[in-house]
Amino acid sequence: MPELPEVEVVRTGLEPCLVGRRIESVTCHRTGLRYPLPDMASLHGCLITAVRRRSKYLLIELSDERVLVWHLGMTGQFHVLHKDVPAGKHEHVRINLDNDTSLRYRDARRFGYAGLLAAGEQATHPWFAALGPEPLGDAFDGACLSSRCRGRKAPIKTVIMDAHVVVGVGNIYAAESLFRAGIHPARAAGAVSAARLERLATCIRAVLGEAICAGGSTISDFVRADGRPGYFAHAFQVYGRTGLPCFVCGGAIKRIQQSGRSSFYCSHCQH
DNA sequence: CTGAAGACCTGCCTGC
DNA sequence: TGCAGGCAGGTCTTCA
Repeated sequence: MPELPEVEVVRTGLEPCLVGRRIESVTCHRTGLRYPLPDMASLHGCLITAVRRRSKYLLIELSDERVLVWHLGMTGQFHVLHKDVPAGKHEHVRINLDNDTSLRYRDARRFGYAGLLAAGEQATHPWFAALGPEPLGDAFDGACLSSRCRGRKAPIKTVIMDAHVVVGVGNIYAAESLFRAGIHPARAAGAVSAARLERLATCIRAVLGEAICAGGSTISDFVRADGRPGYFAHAFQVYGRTGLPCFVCGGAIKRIQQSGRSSFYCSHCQH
């Protein structure tokens, strides 16, 4: 289910387990996930030098300057386990390291995907070239959001979920951010005032930051690299709370469909 | 061009 | 108990 906070939590969990380790072998239990897997055998002998993140992509950097890029899709999980632990259900890839552990990739729905990029290729690769700013970085603020909402008739919720506008805001955190900012999810993005977009940008940053601190949100199957769950789901104000009372005004939380996805909001608190 | 909807794949929950 | 139907995190592609 990962949105940006979940991917960041996975990254911080993997970093100490992977950096400085050498890859001894790779086992793939299938040839592709959403797309065909890259040449995983070529990872043999590589040293892992860093584990970074851009948007919802995990970037595993290698000593030969290549980068193993991995997107978790909706149900992808990484675990670092002892090499003798047998493959679990839906384990598709296993990367054996030089300390008797192995990195396992599990993904029930197989919406995840991976790529192996050469040095310098990342900036121009289609997965990265058109991405908007990181929501927690310096480049994202109210002015940035305003400029990208100007003239747009699409609902504000679909605009903040558009990775060309800002990366990492998925269905859950879009709903939570809009609630906190008091903005109705169906309002046309171009019709939201600059002052309210400023507030929304602040709320997006706050919600994502708090979610990372809480270890992400565990909806159904998100777990961290060490198998522990995240705790941010306990802090949801609107997501998944259809019919339950709003914590602010007591009114019933509503659910609508937008672009085929569920949106949750309080009609009294959000306009 | 913009925005909406469909496709990808599996598991889980609900209701009959 | 069994089964059909609806629903789910993300992104890319297609269609109007």
